[in-house]
Amino acid sequence: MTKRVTLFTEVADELRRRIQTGVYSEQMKLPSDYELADEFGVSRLTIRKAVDQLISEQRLVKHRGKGTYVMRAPKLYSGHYGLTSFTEVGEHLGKDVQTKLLSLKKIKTDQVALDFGEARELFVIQRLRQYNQTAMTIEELWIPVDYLPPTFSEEQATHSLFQLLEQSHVIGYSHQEIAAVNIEAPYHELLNVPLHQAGFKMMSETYSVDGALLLYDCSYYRGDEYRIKQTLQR
Amino acid sequence: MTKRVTLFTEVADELRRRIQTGVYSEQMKLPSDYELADEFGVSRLTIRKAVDQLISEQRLVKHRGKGTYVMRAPKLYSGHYGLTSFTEVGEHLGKDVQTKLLSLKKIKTDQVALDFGEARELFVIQRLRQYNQTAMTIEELWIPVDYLPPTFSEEQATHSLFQLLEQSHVIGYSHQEIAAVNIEAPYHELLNVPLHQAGFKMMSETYSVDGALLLYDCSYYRGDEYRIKQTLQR
DNA sequence: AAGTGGTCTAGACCACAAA
DNA sequence: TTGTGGTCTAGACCACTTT
Repeated sequence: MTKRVTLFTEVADELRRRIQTGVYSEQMKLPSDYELADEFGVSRLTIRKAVDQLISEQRLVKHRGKGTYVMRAPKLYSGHYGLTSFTEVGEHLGKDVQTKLLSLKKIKTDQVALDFGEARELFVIQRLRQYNQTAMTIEELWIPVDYLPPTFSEEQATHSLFQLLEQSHVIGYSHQEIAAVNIEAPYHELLNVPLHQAGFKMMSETYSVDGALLLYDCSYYRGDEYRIKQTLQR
Repeated sequence: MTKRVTLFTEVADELRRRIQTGVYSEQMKLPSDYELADEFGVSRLTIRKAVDQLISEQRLVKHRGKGTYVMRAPKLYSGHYGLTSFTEVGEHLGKDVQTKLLSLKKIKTDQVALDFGEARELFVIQRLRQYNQTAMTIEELWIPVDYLPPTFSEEQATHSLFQLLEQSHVIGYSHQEIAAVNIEAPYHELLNVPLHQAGFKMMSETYSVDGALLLYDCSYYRGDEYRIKQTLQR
């Protein structure tokens, strides 16, 4: 019992803490692998895994022969407090997020061009998501009826479908494609934006590890509220 | 001499070849770490690094206790043969790519809000990039005069500034922020698109490993020619 | 020459999944 | 119970960067 954490996670947590509290400040060079391994009393590989983790979190950078450095934060400030990236949209499940069901129907899988395998019937769920009373996105989701609990209801259709899915399936990966589009009728009214205003159209397919298509999602995001942020290395 | 490759890279190359030739087909389960280590005559850690590499390339997925699987390719087909993502824009340096210099001037660093450190003067380069005679993007770049060779000319301003930069600096990382915007005057004329058509606006800051700001980039991409594609795992 | 990250091994034990 | 991925060690040698 007690906590179920790995050694390298604990090391990573401590390094992250040092970065946040300024023990290791921006642009500063960290002690070497060897020194850290010594200090923490773990093997060098464990240090390297912890550092790799912080690199994937975009807090550190390293370069052969030079050392490991604390990454500088982006200086770009979009005036709005918009969401950071589509990957993080799911994290804003706070109390100010509302979901309104626009439509819920069943269709046969042979009516769509997507390969849902054995599944015969799909739910097609259209819903509007709001944040602080402001319409943010319109989502349209396709999901096999059998992948949701038999008790699935309209009420549940306003909550996280990912969580429902995960009760019976292990989610492996999602392919996403994002386009810049003009928001036209009838979407502009639902999103409460001027006709033709620019927005993001995101299409994604979610698969289980062994490649079964679990969910298809086609959504529109207000361009004035969302930004995509990412960091590229090397 | 001869090739300068690592063991795990060679293993990764062979695994990639097997995936491409169908020895390991889509959705198929690979042999276990142990079996592969045995077959290749290397340690298990080396196999794991090779597999990690292919996972980061989005060719494999794995799950504890279950196994490693070949990832399914995305089924989304944007009708156009547009560029895959901003990360790959630089790879299309084929013969059909043209760059036209729109303007080139020098300014003092104290005229901008960006922290270029010691640098006093910046080049501001505005250029238009075309692919197959079609205008694709408008770029505006800020870069310290000292970071480019003293021989820097207008002719060179139409080629890869990254390559020029790399002659004297090691590039560490770039922060990017992407917005969906309406293309307005005068950009719509340069890009040859209707007024108000949706497009991407991308702002990026490129840093060296030790956190010196090397380059700032603000670009507009035609929404009808570009898509952002990405794959999320777990 | 010294410092620091990159690769590699051989073997051990743990944790989750499926038979 | 068996298979398979996840973590961890201790030590060795290589390659790039800086002194």
